[in-house]
Amino acid sequence: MSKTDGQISMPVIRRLPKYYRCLCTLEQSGVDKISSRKLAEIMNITASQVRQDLNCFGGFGQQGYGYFVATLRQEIAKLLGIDTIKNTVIYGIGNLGRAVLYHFDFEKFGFQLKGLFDKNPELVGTELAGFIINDDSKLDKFMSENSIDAAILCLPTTSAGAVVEKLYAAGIRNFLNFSHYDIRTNYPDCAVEDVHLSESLMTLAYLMKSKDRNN
Amino acid sequence: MSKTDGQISMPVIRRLPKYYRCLCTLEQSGVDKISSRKLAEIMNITASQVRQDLNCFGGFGQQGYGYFVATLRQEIAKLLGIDTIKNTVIYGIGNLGRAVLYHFDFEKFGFQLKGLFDKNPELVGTELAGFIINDDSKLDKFMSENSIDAAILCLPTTSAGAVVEKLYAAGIRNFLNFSHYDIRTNYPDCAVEDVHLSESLMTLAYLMKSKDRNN
DNA sequence: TAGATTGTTAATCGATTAACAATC
DNA sequence: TAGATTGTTAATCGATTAACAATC
Repeated sequence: MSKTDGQISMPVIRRLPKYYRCLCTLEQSGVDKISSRKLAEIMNITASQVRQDLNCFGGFGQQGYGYFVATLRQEIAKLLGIDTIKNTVIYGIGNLGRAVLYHFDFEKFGFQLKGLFDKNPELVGTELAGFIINDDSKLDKFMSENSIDAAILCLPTTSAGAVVEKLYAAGIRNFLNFSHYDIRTNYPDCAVEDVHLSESLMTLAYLMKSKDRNN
Repeated sequence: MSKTDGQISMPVIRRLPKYYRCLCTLEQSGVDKISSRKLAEIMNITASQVRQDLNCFGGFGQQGYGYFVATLRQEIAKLLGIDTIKNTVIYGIGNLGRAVLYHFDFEKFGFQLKGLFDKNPELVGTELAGFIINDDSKLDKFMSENSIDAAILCLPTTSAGAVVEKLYAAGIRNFLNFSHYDIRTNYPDCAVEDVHLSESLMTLAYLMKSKDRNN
């Protein structure tokens, strides 16, 4: 389906979720076709960029007409891979892990939560959101029995290294990483998406400062 | 102090927190000087980029020697504005708000938490982490009395619009935004840092898929 | 002084935007 | 057919990298 299976650039990849979200909203509002011009306007980007981005993957539009919202939304879902099921565990059930557990729309993006892990003995064995919290002793057995695809790491940086080592040994190669532990450098064959909340705080601090200076 | 007060590009701004974090680690390990070459190696970027980035703001290095770790760390802290106090509230005390409350190192980056807000009557009046949860009726008075600088929005997108309107009216111009409500478009004079966790999930899905395809 | 490494200018690379022929 | 809008190529813009003179 895709024009080039050649590498898609990160800027393009990072815009795909934005297209997806926008198209979901449009579809829900009952819009059934849209031009690159209008889509671009909504998303605050250029129409050229919309067409350029979409054509990395194939011609989804109708010349002289535009794009079918529902079709395009589905195509992008396929491109993103959010239409297939990815069995997932959360490792680290502190406040962050709990927020992730309750706040994330896992299923909406194909992530199926299969289990919770923590090494705090006070948590292990207790139930949360229908899951019994496991400890490391269950790791290997659990991962293979449930064919786990991805782990969400809600850990402090200090303990992340040891945990990743175990998860990697148990076959996990895909991580959503909230810690500052650098998975990619140590395990180059993993898919890693980092979420660095502290960097967001620092960036906000910078933006506040520079805005104030300009006024 | 800065060479040009001209606009610093977003890529550079987003690297500043990474430099800061790296320098903190180095300082804690007792390293007192570092060359652009070594710093670049640790951060997986080029030495050229390190020097180019730092020189957006001024000459922090010693020719023929390198950079003093402690000094550079402090300079970047100043650039980021994390060395000054920013009075902050959290609006939305669900799971996400709680995770933010307990998980974030606010003080480390100069954000001083001053209060919690929510409109759920069951939460309002209860105490959390030493703060009584307020409702909107206290908003105006609270914001001016405590000279609040920034709000962290831990809300669903549907309720974010109305809340931002109230916060804006109460004088708030700086937001860390976990919702998909587009603050910037509606209030262009605000400093906004968006954290879109659902986009991280989708990006991970894409990376998993494209990795698998290449193997 | 010689060696090292910065600050800075120039060259390259990649991403965004503009333009337009193809076509519905 | 005429009008609209895509797909795609070419032009522009900006960011990264390389090179080197300045200097500690």
